[in-house]
Amino acid sequence: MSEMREQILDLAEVLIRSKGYNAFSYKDISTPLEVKNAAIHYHFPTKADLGKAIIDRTMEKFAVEKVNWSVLPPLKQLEAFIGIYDKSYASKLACFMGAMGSAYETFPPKMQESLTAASQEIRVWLREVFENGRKLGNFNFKGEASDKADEVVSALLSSLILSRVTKENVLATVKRSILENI
Amino acid sequence: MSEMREQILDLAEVLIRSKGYNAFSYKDISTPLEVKNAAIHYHFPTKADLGKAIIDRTMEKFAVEKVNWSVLPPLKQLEAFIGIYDKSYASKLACFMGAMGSAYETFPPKMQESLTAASQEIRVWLREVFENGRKLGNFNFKGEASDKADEVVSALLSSLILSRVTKENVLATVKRSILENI
DNA sequence: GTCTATACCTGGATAGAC
DNA sequence: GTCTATCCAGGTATAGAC
Repeated sequence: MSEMREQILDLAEVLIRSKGYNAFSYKDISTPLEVKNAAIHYHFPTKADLGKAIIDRTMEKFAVEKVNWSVLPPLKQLEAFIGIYDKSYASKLACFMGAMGSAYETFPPKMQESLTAASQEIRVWLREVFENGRKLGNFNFKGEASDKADEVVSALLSSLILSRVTKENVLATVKRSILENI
Repeated sequence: MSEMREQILDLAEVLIRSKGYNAFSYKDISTPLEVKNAAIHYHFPTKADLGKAIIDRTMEKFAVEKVNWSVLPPLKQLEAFIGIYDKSYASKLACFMGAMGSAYETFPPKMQESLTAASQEIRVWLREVFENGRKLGNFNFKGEASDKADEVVSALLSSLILSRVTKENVLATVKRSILENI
């Protein structure tokens, strides 16, 4: 990975998670990096290449974190996962899946496939956290672990969007409700 | 309200809730209505005028529904609210707030103000439903009613986005988890 | 209220020089 | 690997005729 390539990805990720995939342009990346539009196209020929690279990089990072977290008890794993949203909130960004998912219908097939695979990976991991938490007697929620996992990841995802719209800290209220009712 | 104006709003709403605000154009509206681009500009001079009209119309409809639902017990009110998401799922659309909220940062001030006001109206209403539900002994969730209300509305909002991305019925799993843990 | 025509701009993308 | 130059498509918006 070249330095430039990483810088482009860093900037693109911020742009996607603030304005959305369909509201940023190559110029938004090239100007701050003080290069020309064409230089970005050298690294990522099409916008879809750039979008897919963002998805793939995010999942590579998540794979590493999963391993790091695997030694923790379920509640700590959940808290570590929630930490992703804390960081997003602090930097005033939407989460990766919220920003990407809401533009899903406008993506070319390759990006859609990558994002669908990513969403399933996250879902499966979180479902296992909830299954283990219940098995170990740490969690007392009712119903299926997979249902509860879907509810929690959904609530966290939107809480960042709603925090921006309402201008209040909806992430904080959602977190409280999740942890009170686990 | 002229017939044409309503047809434009109907189409624009579908477009926003499928592709997103920044991924549709006046042409996407004028072509199916078999008029020219300029005819849409007559009714809504700028795209922001159109966007704001969509927000305002949605809130007018919600105000009517609130009144209709006001005679129902809290659980039925919650179920009626969830019915909005059932309808969205059936028509393969994101919900209004999910589609609009994820593009919030790209909106001009007037649209942002309208959307912020809309989000607070929905939040306040749902908080009251949860407060009443607990007061009447119908709901047994832990923690603050306002926290639980935020969690539920957040979970519902994203469940539609995640349903598209995962290609599974995440709305169904989220609904089960909400109603099991109420 | 809708049309034609058009103006202006931005965005994505490529060719070929350095 | 980045540049200049350029192309084309599309999107927003307006003027003026009907």
